Amino acid sequence: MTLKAKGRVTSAQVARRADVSQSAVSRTFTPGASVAPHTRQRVMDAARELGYRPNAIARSLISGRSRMIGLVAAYLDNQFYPIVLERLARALQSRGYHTLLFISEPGDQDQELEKLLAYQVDAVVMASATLSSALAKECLEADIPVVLFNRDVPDTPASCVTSDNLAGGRLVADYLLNSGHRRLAYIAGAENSSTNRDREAGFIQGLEARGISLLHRGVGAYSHQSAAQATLAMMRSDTPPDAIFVANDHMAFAVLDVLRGPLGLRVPDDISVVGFDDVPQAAWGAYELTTVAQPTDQMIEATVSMLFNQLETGQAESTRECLPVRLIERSTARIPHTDS
Amino acid sequence: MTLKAKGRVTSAQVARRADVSQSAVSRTFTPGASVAPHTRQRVMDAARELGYRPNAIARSLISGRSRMIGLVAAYLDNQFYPIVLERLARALQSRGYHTLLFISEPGDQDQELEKLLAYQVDAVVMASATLSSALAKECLEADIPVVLFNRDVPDTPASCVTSDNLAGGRLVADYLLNSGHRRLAYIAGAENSSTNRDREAGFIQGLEARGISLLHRGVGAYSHQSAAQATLAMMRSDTPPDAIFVANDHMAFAVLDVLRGPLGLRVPDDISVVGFDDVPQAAWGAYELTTVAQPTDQMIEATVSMLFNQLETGQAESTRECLPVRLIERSTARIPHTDS
DNA sequence: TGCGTCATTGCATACGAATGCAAACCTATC
DNA sequence: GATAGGTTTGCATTCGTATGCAATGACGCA
Repeated sequence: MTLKAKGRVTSAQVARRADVSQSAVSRTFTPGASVAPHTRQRVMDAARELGYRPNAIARSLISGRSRMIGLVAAYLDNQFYPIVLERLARALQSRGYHTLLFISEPGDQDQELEKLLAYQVDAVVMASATLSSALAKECLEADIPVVLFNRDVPDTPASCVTSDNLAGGRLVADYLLNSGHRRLAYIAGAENSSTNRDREAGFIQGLEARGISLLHRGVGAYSHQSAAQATLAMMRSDTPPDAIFVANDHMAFAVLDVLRGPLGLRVPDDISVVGFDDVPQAAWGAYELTTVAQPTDQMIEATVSMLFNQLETGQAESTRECLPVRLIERSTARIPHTDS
Repeated sequence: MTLKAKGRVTSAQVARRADVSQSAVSRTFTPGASVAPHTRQRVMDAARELGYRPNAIARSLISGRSRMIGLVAAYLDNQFYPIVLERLARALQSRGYHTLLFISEPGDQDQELEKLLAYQVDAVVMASATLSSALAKECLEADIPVVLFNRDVPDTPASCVTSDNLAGGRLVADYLLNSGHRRLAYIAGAENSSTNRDREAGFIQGLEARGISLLHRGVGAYSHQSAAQATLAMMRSDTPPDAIFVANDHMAFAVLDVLRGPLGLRVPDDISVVGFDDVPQAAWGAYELTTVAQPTDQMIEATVSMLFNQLETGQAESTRECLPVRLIERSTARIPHTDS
């Protein structure tokens, strides 16, 4: 029955056809508004016949809420983020919100992020890049909640959701020491990231608590290729390590490839490798990567509930949540000997 | 210098402060509008002092263009899509457009997609799910260009960008036959997808052209796990294949894992495997997957230029583009013997 | 019958910016 | 100094919907 819908169909047109006022149409599509069943039905019919659909843009303008969440991301080649992206978007969708995506370019962080605010997003989730504290402040001044996902910036007024990277690092240190390794290496992620900072600090702390110091440190900057190069460099040194803790799984795969391929080593017989994140591939047969699992679902849940709390109360008060991690034993690291 | 910006700052406030009309403010932020340098400067100063930022929502309402592109996706665990997503979003961003993300749920495809139109997106890209032809028609009636990315639906009025999946399938058939395989198997993706349809058809055609028929057919539905099960099933049959063509890389990894792990086979000595897509992981050491490469960048470029053509001309005429693929020889398939 | 109560409804306005139109201004030229 | 040409500028209106307010109607109770 859809009549020709030339251009847009407005609530006024529907009103005319249903012989009611534009207000009645608006109220019909506003949950909880006062409309008589009879009227509602007439409006619904007219709407269907004309192919009417409320204009979310106009609605946003007047209500002051766009029901859009700005999501800033990068590194989509690291499996961790696409999965977060998908689940987060899904969670938002199920609550009537939608995701406006911003890929943060290396250079003009703020430049591009300004547009975020122009679009009147109701909140911002920073899923990988860090935003300048200037911009964070700007968001909060505009009463836009900001959640840093998987980033913990100490002096920021934004909220943070992270897993316990520090504890994760310690866990790995203990695990590797317990299984008899003594020549430990670390391959770092991006130097300016809080994840790297904490994972590394935890690892070092764990080692020092047992009187061991780090033998090698390479920098992979969360890139596959750089991690491979860093691995090659340290393995060709005079004192190659007997275990490598890699700041994330994405790089750990590169490390394993280099160890097994060009270097012809057996893992974990010749050398152990432990990653961080527990992305799906870590469980795949080719890698079977021993790694520290982040509680992805809980992190997303925390993010969403934080967001909606702030949206509903109107309070943009900063919260931080740090969720527990656990070590997943697979087969790239020697298993500690237990007494039992 | 930013003064307290309680709530939103509007162009009217800036106008008052700069002692000009609201129109002047608007024109200052409209590229190409007529404003005297002197006035522009005053406005810019006032804007900076107040922390003014044009409201994209209001702008969309009056201009009728939201500068948002609706992107519908799913399967973000298959590497192919996150990469497309990132590059596409980046390409759009660089042209002043932004990406509104929709994760298509299995059940209520149209239900959710209705919202796409409510948000007044200027165009729609379907990156994985197929939309009902009813909805496609609805979009085009509303003059919203629709591009099906990596999907080719024959009877749809939407535009399509694909790679030559048919030729890709044939390529694989020839390659495997040339290297002496005769017991060929195929592991299908989602049965209702055009990619699977064409890759399979091409493969079968290629075999039949040489008088060979398919020995086994399993269905992986583009899922890691299902592909693994399908592989196990066919390998345990009385007549295991000597080569498997897998409908995409994501499943091919599962196939390789099963063959090498539980089944203890050597690839390609005992059996060959060929994938499709050439995602980054295919090149990684642990897999070294022989596969058919889709020209991702070209596909994205085609999508974007198609989109903007239609946006600029206002014509929503349906185009289709089918880009060439090529076989990437790595080490999971025996290399054909050449005479040279 | 009359009055109070409550649910519906329409009117008018607001949201924030863009733009056609005409007024105002400036500059140059004769 | 007057006029023509062009550039700036402001006024008023517009986009499509939500909502406060007042008016209308319906209903029940005394």
